[in-house]
Amino acid sequence: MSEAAATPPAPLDFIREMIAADLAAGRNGGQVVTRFPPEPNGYLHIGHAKSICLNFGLAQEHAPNARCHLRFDDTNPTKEEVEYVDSIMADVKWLGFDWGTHLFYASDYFEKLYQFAEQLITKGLAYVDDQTQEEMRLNRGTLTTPGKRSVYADRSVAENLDLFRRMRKGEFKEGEKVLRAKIDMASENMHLRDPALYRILHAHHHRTGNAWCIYPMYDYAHPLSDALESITHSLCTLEFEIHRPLYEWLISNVDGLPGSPYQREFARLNLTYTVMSKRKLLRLVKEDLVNGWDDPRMPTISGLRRRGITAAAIRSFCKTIGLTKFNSLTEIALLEHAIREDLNKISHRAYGVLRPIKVVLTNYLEDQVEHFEAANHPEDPTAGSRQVPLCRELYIESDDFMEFPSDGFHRLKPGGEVRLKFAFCIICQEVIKDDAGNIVELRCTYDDTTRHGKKPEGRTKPKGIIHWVSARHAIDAPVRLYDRLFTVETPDADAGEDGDFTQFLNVASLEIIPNAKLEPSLKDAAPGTHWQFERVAYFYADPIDSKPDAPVFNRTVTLKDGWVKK
RNA sequence: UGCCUCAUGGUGUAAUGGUAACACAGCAGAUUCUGAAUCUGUUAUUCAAGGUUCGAAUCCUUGUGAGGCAACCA
Repeated sequence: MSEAAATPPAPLDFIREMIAADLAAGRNGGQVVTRFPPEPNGYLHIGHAKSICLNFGLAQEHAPNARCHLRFDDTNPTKEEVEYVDSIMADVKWLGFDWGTHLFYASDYFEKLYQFAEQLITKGLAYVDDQTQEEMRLNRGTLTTPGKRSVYADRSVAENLDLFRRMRKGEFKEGEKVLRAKIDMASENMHLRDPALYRILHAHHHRTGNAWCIYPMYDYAHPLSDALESITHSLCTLEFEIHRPLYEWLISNVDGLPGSPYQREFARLNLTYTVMSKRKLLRLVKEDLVNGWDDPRMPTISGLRRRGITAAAIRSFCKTIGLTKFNSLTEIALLEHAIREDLNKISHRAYGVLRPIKVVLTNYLEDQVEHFEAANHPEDPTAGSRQVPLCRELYIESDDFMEFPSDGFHRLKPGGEVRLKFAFCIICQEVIKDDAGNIVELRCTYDDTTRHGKKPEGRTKPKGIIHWVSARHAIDAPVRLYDRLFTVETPDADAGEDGDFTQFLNVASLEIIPNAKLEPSLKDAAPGTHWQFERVAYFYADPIDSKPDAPVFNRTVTLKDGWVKK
């Protein structure tokens, strides 16, 4: 029996169900065409990853009769920059998706969009309005009262055409005139109260330069761009739900469109202990509250990547969270699970001691050095092994020793015994302190009969197994310990309307250990490689700050810690 | 104050009128040269009230709660 027959098909989310129904009904000639349409005004974050996995995922699932376009929604030149275009393309690729030849820009359609606007004017469905922004706002009415149509709404087609052409020519100042759709000033949907289609912006555009001084609004450009690309399913987040009637109005009132897409909305991703809006992320960067867009604490794709989170983990996470219209708040633990699951498979193990205590093996020869074989991966023999040196003086993790152990602590304690993993067992004979009472050294004896996992003769085998690093051979390396950026689950909500979310910034979100003691093999850790420091956490050799023979490590995520102090 | 959308364990989702299930988190145990991983077990769920029906998480009504909407932003 084939595997496909044995496993029940994964349940479809409401979007995939809709698409399946379209396909079953023979719509769109059996094609599925989606698009990921970011505005290049910031860096992509994990919320975008959800949309990317959906749109590009759909294209993969329905291959070969499907594709996903990458389209830059660059209709507001005052906010957009090439830097963002470049980073977005890099991030989508890194996530493992490929738009092939289907790279587009809304700005590529400016001429066509302009012609469609003239068409709407000719049909009497659009007019040039001279009202000020303030007048327009006043005449729009409120949520409970209808609006009043502009006194300019009755201009003739010829006059509108003339005015619109002169808008394009640059005869007017910004704000002087605007092109509006003529729909319904009394609509319960504010977006249908004669929405603006074009505004005057004497601004330089990152792609069209100074060719244009009128720019289409999102609500106008988006549906028509979708149609021009023969998009079949235009998927966006819930806040655009209210825009849908306008989307449909444009699609049905403009003639000569090659496609007739429809829009559906899903809930955006919210994650605990972070913020997701571009505006807030921009603020963190601009005010130097983090170290740039790719700060490993940021929820940006570039930040996650630099933290050491893999594309596979992000894709798996996006699969787990599903797709609904429910405005949810996902626990960061779900992401961490996906990260650990992937990193556990791919990371080689090594020893790193973050907060060292010196251990002296009093019965070990002063000059002696020996090497112990250590497996690179406990569940993957093909990962091979390495030789880890050991000498009389070692470092162990300060957490692994307790002078006055609490119940259930089975690491090293005075008079107690632990195993040095892959080496032998040691017993703590003496605790040396300085004048201030700080522990400076542990004097231990080792048991030569306990090599290679053998249990001590005539005794029960110690429960504690700890990692260690030879003092003489250890390398020093900077290690950055990252933690959640905020101290509360919902910094935006807790700050409230007028509050400042930055008050909840976690001051301990970054701790730098300048000189962690690492096993010597880690000296060769290539930038951009993933490691598990056994019993500590997953780390990533920073691809930017690491130098040859001088790696710098970022903590990606800690290991789960099943030991609860009693 | 009007309209639109949504509501299933602590969290995220499934069940498409017919036994409320899965993952994460939690807890307990087994196992372990990582207190990890793995394996086993386990706690805990249909917003409320009515109605339709042999039967409702699902359909209807009302209520409650949450989110969205009045840029020449996207």
